[in-house]
Amino acid sequence: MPQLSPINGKQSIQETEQAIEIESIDFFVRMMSILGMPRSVGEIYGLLYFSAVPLAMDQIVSRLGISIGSASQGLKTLRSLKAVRTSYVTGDRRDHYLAETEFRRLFSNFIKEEIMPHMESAKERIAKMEEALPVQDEKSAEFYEIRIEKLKRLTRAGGRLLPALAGLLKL
Amino acid sequence: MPQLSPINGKQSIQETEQAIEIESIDFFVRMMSILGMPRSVGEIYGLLYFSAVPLAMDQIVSRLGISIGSASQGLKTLRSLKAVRTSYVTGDRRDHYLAETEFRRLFSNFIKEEIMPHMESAKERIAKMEEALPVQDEKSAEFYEIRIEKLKRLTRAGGRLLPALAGLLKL
DNA sequence: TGCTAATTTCATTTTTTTTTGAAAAGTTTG
DNA sequence: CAAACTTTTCAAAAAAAAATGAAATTAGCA
Repeated sequence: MPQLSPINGKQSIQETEQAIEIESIDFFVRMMSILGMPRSVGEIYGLLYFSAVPLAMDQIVSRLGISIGSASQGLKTLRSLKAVRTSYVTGDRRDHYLAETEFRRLFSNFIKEEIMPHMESAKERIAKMEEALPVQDEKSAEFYEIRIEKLKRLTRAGGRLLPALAGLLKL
Repeated sequence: MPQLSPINGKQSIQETEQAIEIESIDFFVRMMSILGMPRSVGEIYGLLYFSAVPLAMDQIVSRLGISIGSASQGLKTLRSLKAVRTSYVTGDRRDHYLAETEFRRLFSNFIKEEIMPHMESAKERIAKMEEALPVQDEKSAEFYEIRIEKLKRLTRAGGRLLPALAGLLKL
């Protein structure tokens, strides 16, 4: 559970802002973890998603109670996914971060950066399997051929389908 | 790297069978790990994928050099994904396992079992966020509304798209 | 039914991943 | 250009995930 810095009295605007932040952080921590991203990455994105103003790294650090190192690494990851971008704040030399909220683009980026490289190397490894194919009696050769063919179809279909996916995501 | 039991002489049928097994295990270990599955699950599926005959658990254990416990848990996972099925071998009381090789069905199962539950709980959490929405000045209310709306669209689109995905996978 | 082999379960150990914290590197500005 | 601030890097610690191994359970057979 995320733990944000405490605030004074009763039902205040700050409190409800805090409440939605907590929900958002929780939400994105889970979402990101489905995609295999560490907790801190989800926390940072969750915080930024409902922030009306861009936040500097040390603000993120103190709101989330994570280390500077985690924040730096998490932001690096988010930048590489183009899930956050920096925005200038005049009179402040720190970088300020803003969540990118167009999920279609984020999704498309994720597929291109994180999934497609695996598809490529999969193709190479299937080629290696073919080289290693046992040459023996006809019937057993056929068995192996069929299995290999299925793998080839899978990677072919994946290679076409995955990049097209973002286009289907009518948000 | 998977390590299979060694076999005698030079370039033999057993050797090439072993070679393709190693490639297959390696391949599926990586594929499965993209899907967040533990190594052992990939190893087992990889071994079964190129096995012409159904294998009993202790055969899997000795070929892969993993523990009985791992094999049991891995097979449980694979069964729940319907990625393997048991087949009867007469005169042998052990369960024998066969890889399910229709990737379209496997994929569809994976989405239904592993992804959709998250989508459902995401919807619930978004509802909770709406309750927690800060009620304040118009402009800031609009900001929050827009962010919430984007999340709703995302889960709606995901809920429709993901189950339809397997259908698009023309293998 | 009782015996034995096969499988599952689960506390413990091992491995892997993530976070931390502090030092190094890089930036800005007076 | 140097002092102060910001960010990155990375070895070590902490946390999380997976594998092990042995006890418990289940199922097949005589």
